[in-house]
Amino acid sequence: MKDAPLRPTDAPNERAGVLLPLPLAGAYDYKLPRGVAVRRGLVVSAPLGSRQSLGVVWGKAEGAVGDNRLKEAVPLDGQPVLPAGLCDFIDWVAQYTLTPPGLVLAMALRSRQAFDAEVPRVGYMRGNGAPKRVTPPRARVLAVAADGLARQAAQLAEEANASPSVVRALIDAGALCEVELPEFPPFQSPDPDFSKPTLNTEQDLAAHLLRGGVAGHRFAVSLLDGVTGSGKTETYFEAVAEALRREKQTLILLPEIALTVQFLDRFAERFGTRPTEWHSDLSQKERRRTWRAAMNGEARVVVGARSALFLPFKALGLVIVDEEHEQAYKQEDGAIYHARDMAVVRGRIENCPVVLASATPSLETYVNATGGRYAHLKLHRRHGVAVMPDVRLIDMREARGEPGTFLSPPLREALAVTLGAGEQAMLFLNRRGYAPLTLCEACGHKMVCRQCSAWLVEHRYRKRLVCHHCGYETATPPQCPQCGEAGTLAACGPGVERVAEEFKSVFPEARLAIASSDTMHGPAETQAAIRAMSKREIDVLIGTQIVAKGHHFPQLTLVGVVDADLGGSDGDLRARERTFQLLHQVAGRAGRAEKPGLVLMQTRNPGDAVMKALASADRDAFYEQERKYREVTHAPPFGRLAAIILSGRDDDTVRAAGRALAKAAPAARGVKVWGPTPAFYSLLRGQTRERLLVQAEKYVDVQAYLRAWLNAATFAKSVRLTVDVDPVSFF
DNA sequence: AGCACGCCGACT
DNA sequence: GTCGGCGTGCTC
Repeated sequence: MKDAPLRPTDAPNERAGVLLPLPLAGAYDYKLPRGVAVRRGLVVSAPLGSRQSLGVVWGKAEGAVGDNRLKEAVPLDGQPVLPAGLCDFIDWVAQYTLTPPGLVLAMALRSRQAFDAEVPRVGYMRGNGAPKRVTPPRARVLAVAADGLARQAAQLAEEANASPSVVRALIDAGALCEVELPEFPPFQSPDPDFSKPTLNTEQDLAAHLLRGGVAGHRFAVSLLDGVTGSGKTETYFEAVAEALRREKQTLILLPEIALTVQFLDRFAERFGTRPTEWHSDLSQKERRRTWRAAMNGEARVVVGARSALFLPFKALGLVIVDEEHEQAYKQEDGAIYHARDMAVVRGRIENCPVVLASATPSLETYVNATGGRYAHLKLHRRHGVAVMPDVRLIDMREARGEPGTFLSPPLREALAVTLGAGEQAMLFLNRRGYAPLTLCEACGHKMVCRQCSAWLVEHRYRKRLVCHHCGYETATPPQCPQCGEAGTLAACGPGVERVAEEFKSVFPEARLAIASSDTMHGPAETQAAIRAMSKREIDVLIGTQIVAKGHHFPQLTLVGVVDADLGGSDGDLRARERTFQLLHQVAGRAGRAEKPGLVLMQTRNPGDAVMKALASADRDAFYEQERKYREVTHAPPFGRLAAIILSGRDDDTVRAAGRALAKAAPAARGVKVWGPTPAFYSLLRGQTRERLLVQAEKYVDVQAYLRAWLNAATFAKSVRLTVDVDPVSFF
């Protein structure tokens, strides 16, 4: 016997805790309509103040609010429900990063109108009617429409170089008629067997293990550890193929910069169609479509930047984090999280394998892989005949040229030889602009940003001083603003522009391009420079880190690193690791084809472990040394860190808040609190910043400690507090 | 995040 | 005298 369907009056209103996509401490209580049961993930429209907000039923009501104040939250049409895995993931991220759960939910609901009804796209084509008068603009519109194709009104106006009102008038006159434009074509399903690659034995073994992991559908993490050019992508594509065969979805995370057409095309060559993309510059429509396709399973493989982690996958079966060591995975504003670490968490929650790929893994991942927590899949062999380049150090304490020059005699000599042989060279310096510091030789005044405490970087081509932190810029003044002397401002240190100038003075006949984010306006120009280099239209490429990765230049045989020590001495825990990774990557540009490559690194510390490891091509020597160092200092991953940043407009208030917070820090075993100290850039965008650092032993529950502490502490509410668990940057 | 309420400057 | 600037606070 079956119960009669509930009549509305039979059921009581259930009370639910509803999470709103706002930075609130927790869920708000609402009543649900009669007959609607509390179901975690149910998407509702909830009245909030004077408006309606999207919300998600998170659990039972907390009961802190009286019945009389309870409003009713109504499920959206079709009663959409967020996948359980996503809800659990949101909770996990919120608790780990000490971010309000609503803020994390907001990241998952990035496509604000994800649930709005599809607005049909209407277009117009030539109709039967005729306008009373045919003015010249009207004639142009009709001429465009003469081909019988349907276009949107705005597009029609644009193509005919007429105003939208002209189009409007023609529609009213019946000269154009409305038709419904087809929706987006459905997402193509990638074909796992479209074009199978030939793998070498190493790749084949790794692919076999990864496929097995996908087939087993169990959480496990693998490090796919292969030198540049060893075919990591092809190898993990085999795991993607397996997920496709098993009707599971795959998420491939890439650093934003690596999300290129080349990658999508490479995917298409293997699978017959491009994957579904997710990144910051999708249109609203594309966002909504992709978000829904993730939720209904139509999007089989999503390739995206870190925010793709928060998509509502219906049946996630594989997560891949390519270039897992990239710092770009760390989200630094809003909710602060590390996408690589959270990818591992998502995999655990979804109970699916996670693959981390890199040629220079993060130390954390290296330790996990060599310690047996992660499977360690190594690819040693470079494609074809290419061998690793010969890396040599130039000791700048001995080999310096004249003052004010930055290319040492040995580097100049090598450049001359390379260019003489008709081969290409690259000069690398991770510093934009002409000079990082402008100093008055008369009074010692340094040109600094008024909003930040950073030096203003001279950009000589544009005749401007620029703050690389807040974007402030000003014309380079003719005299010192401090002492008023004219002609005393001197450029100190090199930027790429200055190196290019010096290079030109030595090799006036060489063809040269500068590649930095200032000289390249967008990816198109960068591509153009890269193409010019590939086609040998230029002899030397001088660039910042945008030239460091991913490009194959067969004729490039010499790489000069202008300042290998850059960024090595700022007290940052990860500075050595980053320097190593970057320089290793730069070195990998040389000698990618038959011709062997030479890499010359100018350094003042040739005895440093980073330099020695690079010169001896012994990568693991560096990692082992770094592991020991971290181990004895109880630094991550052998200990835990969390940073607290206080910021505000008034520096006295911020400093007072810092002292109050430090005083309120509870004593606990295995926990040390450092600070407050002014943050590295103590002034950023006009805000004073103070930092405290929590250093804890591995066994400490840092989140619990922080929660207890921050709940107890009181300070001025005009001061903003940000917690950065597992900080990677120390600015 | 919105949207209110609330106290100080230039204008119909 | 008001209109309006955005600082602070609240939303079940």
